[in-house]
Amino acid sequence: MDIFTTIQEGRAQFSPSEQRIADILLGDFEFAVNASIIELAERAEVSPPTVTRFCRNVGCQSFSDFKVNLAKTAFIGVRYLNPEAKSTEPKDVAEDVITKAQNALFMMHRALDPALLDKVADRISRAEMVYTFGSGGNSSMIATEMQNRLFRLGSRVTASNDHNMQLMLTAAARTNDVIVGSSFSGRNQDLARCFTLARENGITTIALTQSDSPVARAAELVVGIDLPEGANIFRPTSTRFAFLAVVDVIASLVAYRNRKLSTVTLRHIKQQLVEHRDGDDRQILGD
Amino acid sequence: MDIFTTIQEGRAQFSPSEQRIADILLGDFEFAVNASIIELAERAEVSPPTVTRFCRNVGCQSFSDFKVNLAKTAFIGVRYLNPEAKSTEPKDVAEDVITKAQNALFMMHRALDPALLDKVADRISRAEMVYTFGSGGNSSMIATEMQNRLFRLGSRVTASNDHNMQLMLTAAARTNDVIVGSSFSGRNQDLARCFTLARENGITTIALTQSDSPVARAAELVVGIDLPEGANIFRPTSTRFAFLAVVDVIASLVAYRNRKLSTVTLRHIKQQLVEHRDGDDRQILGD
DNA sequence: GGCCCTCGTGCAAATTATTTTCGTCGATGA
DNA sequence: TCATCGACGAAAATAATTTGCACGAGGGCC
Repeated sequence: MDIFTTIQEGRAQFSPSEQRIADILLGDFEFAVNASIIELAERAEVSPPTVTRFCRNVGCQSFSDFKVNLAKTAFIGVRYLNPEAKSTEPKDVAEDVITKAQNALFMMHRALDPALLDKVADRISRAEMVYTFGSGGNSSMIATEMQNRLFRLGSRVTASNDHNMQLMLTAAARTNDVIVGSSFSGRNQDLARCFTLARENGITTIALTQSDSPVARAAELVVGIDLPEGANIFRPTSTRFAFLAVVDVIASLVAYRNRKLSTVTLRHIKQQLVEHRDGDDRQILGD
Repeated sequence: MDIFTTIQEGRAQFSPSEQRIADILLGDFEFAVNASIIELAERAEVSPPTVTRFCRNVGCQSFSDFKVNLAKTAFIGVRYLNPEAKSTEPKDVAEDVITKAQNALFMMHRALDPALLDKVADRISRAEMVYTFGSGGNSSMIATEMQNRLFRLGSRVTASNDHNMQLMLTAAARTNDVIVGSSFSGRNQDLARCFTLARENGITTIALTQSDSPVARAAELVVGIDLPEGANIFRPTSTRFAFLAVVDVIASLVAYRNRKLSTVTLRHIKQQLVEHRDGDDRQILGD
């Protein structure tokens, strides 16, 4: 667990003095990592010993250990405190996009449930056929990526972005098949319908979506991805990075489960690419 | 510039003692952020003042300032020193995927040229028609995403993953059109051919690819994305995250340049989605 | 060749920061 | 009302960091 989360979640059980310290840490992070214990104590209107005790309370050995921990986490985790980029200059826009993407990955990681992923990977690795569904641009990308990751591991898989097609595919699916559906909003009613139908037929359904949404409620296994979106309508959603990373994690776990099949399949693909391209076998699988 | 890079690149001009310090920092980062100045000095076989002077040299105010800076950077930038995940457990795999993705974003950001992006965005924003090309799975995603980002800003744009089609589209393109092509390996000869043809016809060509590759050489404007790939064949390439972020940056810059058109177009899209979906206008544009 | 300057370095002292100790205060409950 | 407990700060003790100074090696100039 990172220290930032520890402070956020533990805030309620701190003493009044410690809460004042916590508020400064959460509110003015830049100050906190650069301040000495005395400066921090003064600003929180407490004594230095109280700060030391606070550091011990949140699991650090000393104040400097605490500061290092804070700085480590913060590079990523804190940026959502500075909501928008400073300008529309390329430099600032780039920084904003990258920071938000890193932050989305960070937050997603924090909320991820490894046991669930294990289960998801298990079902996919044992599926006779995998269907990946997603529409609307963002989820289309995720569905396609899921196919792109899985076919090279030897899975039988097809992606679809088309609601009608998804419904037909679902109706045609059989017991040992698996449907993986993505919905950023969780409001894709057509996808929810597919999930409902599939479950009636005893087919495994896996959703990558917002927790506690219609799509989530319709699926059997739900990988919840709940991230705050920035207010800037001109910026693409950084949540895509989190979804993409989840796809990667799941695909990696499937690869390890079907290690032999994956290895053989990957080798076959690589062989064809090297022969057809330029013989450089260090290049990636698939341009 | 981050401190890690400063040390890496400045290493040659350090004095012998300072080089010893630098080597410890680069080699055993965990030790470095947790050590006191005395411990670090002992290990480098120098005196504490030398360490302080070193910190000043690399642009920090004091040793503690230096440690904070190091810790900030390191959470991201150092992971490529620990090449692979510890195990195939979901927890470790997830951490590995996320860290590598964050790292890819970090490294890409470091190498990004804002002036070039400005130029790229300018050309795209003024294009009468934009063609986005990419094949082979990864670049297909990038080409599709580029379309997906641009159309909602009012750009006229089409994506193609099909080599034959790309060639035909290129041949049919006119002077004020722009072709954006993605190639992770830089070895996509068909894409290079399109670029060459387009340049002969005076059409702007923009490549997202490895610097100094056949594709890069064929294009007019090259956004170079050069990242080391991990050795683990079971893991999807983390470079995708970097490419995707570049798409986002470019799209954002285009949005700001065509602010009026973007706003109107986005509003029209949102209106349709809200009416057709569930009236919740806080959800993202496109699921 | 010798002289002087510069740079890198360590030592020791001075300064500064952090931690520990100990005692007070106020709340709680018998 | 008084004992007890936890939170807290003052001051002392300790530890870490920085500064000032001096020494020695290497290089250029006379």
